[in-house]
Amino acid sequence: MAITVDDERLDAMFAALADRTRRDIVARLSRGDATVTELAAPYAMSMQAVSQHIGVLERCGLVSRGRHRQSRPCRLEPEALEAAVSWMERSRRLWTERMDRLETHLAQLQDGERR
Amino acid sequence: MAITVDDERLDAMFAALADRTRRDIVARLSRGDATVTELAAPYAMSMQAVSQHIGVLERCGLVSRGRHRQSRPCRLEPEALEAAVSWMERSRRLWTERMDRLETHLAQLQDGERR
DNA sequence: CCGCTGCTCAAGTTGACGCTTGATAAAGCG
DNA sequence: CGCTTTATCAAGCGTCAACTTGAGCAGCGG
Repeated sequence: MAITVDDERLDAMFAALADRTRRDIVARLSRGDATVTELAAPYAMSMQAVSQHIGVLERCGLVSRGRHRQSRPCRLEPEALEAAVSWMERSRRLWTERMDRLETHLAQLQDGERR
Repeated sequence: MAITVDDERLDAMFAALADRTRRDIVARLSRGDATVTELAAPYAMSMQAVSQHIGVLERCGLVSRGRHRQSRPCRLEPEALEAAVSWMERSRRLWTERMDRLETHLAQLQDGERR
């Protein structure tokens, strides 16, 4: 089933975004590509740790790493966010549709009473 | 700083949605309110576990629990999704804006060459 | 009042995660 | 060729999250 695959993708995506260091990395990459050392600079943690964070983002498809001389430039892949966004909007849509149906139903009931 | 508060909220939100059981619960609640026992029925785990999952969803503002007789009806609070959705769309917007600037820049360069 | 249902609380286990340090690789530079 | 830079791999450690079981509590029904 495609549903299960999607589930795994969403698991990885949301889990990746559940860490503020990784969200910060994504935010900074949305401003432009950067190397691991550049990305690691602001944080009070080792470059290895940052590299691991980037690995998580890469595994869920949010970031891709290239090669240029000794450095590995990181680039954001924003289409990957679609999966997560569309999941959320589906839930929201279903809920509002349900509320709309409920409203029209109540309106009909009131109509019936009035007659 | 408001940024930090938002960060905590996003931490909780994304972490909550990183579990497929919880996403499933959200999806089912988007179709209509339900009690804990009803929500727990489809899963091969104890009701306590499901109650804990609902607790996670409640703590990040996605779900609210009321009281009716012995049961605790759960309701989705879809506005809470806004925080997460808008974070994602901000990243995506920044990235596409950057790409647009890059394109126009390249176009200008080509213009210069052509003359 | 007693027992049942619906649910939460508390404690314990197990596995995963975030980060560390140390070792390794690969590409420039003296 | 050694030395530095840039980055990954690997092992270990502490913490947290997802379950479990067992107990406790509030409403309802005999």
